Amino acid sequence: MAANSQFSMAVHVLSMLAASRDENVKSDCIAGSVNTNPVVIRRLLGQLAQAGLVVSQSGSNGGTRLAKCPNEINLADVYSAVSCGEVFALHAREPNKDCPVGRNIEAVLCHVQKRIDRTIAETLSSYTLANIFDMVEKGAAA
Amino acid sequence: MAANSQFSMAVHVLSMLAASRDENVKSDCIAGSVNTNPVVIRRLLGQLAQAGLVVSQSGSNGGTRLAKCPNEINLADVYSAVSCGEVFALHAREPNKDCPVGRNIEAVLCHVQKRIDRTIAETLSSYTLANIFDMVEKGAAA
DNA sequence: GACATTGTAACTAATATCGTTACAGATGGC
DNA sequence: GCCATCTGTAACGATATTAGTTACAATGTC
Repeated sequence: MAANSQFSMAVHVLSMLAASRDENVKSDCIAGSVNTNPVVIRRLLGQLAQAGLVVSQSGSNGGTRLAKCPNEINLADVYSAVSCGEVFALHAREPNKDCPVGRNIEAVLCHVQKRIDRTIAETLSSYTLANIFDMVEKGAAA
Repeated sequence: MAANSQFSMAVHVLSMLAASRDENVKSDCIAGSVNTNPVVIRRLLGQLAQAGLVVSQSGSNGGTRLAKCPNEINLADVYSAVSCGEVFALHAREPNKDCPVGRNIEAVLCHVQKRIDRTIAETLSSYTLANIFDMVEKGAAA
């Protein structure tokens, strides 16, 4: 249970909210579709709310709905909202600074990492929630 | 100790091998620079050997060296050699197929995931080991 | 044959993610 | 005002992954 499925869950959740535009959806209902516990959903919704993608209401008739139109939300927003870790981690233990390679490798890797993060953000930002919801409705990806 | 630093280690290791071109390097020596245990290095070298990036020799005077020139190895090769997990995981538990969204979301996410994998591979393949070693020698990234 | 080195299995420790229970706080209907 | 319903969040446990470590067989050099 190590890999991070928060992004997948987030896209799933947002698609459901997109399906019930302007109507509060309860965490119980979402949990039923994602097949998990409502608390897991509420935790996730908290992150999405902080990022300004959704708004929640407590109380009776409470629930959550999108804070923007589906075409104003792109997957890069979602990705950064759930703060997935980096694609690869830098060294766990600091390399040996007495070695010419050990001394400089971290800076180089850091540079590569930033480059990749940018690439991913660019790719993800080409998908809006509206696009995704379209694909989901049509039933096929591709 | 959760994030995957194998890619970082692999690049570090390969840079060291590039520095000692055509000369066997011992896992002990590499471990000294990476600041970890020789066994961890040998495990990693095993993966790199399977991918045809390095060759190892046992016995006295054994060790490991590059199997190709540094400019014939790119970071996409390295990335796939150490088989880092995907950038994001698909759903841990299967979504509810009775929900229109749950039924189709996985295919859509799978599509997005493949797209990202391709993007990452493209970006990484623009760096050769020779490039990386150059940066390491110059001391600065940028 | 002695010795150095790799390859690999087995175990431990640390950590992250997810699921679950529990409960306080908010909100609306009556 | 009271109650049912919902969110927000804390606390805990189960599970999985990663890395570090020890141990030892297999391999190759001298």
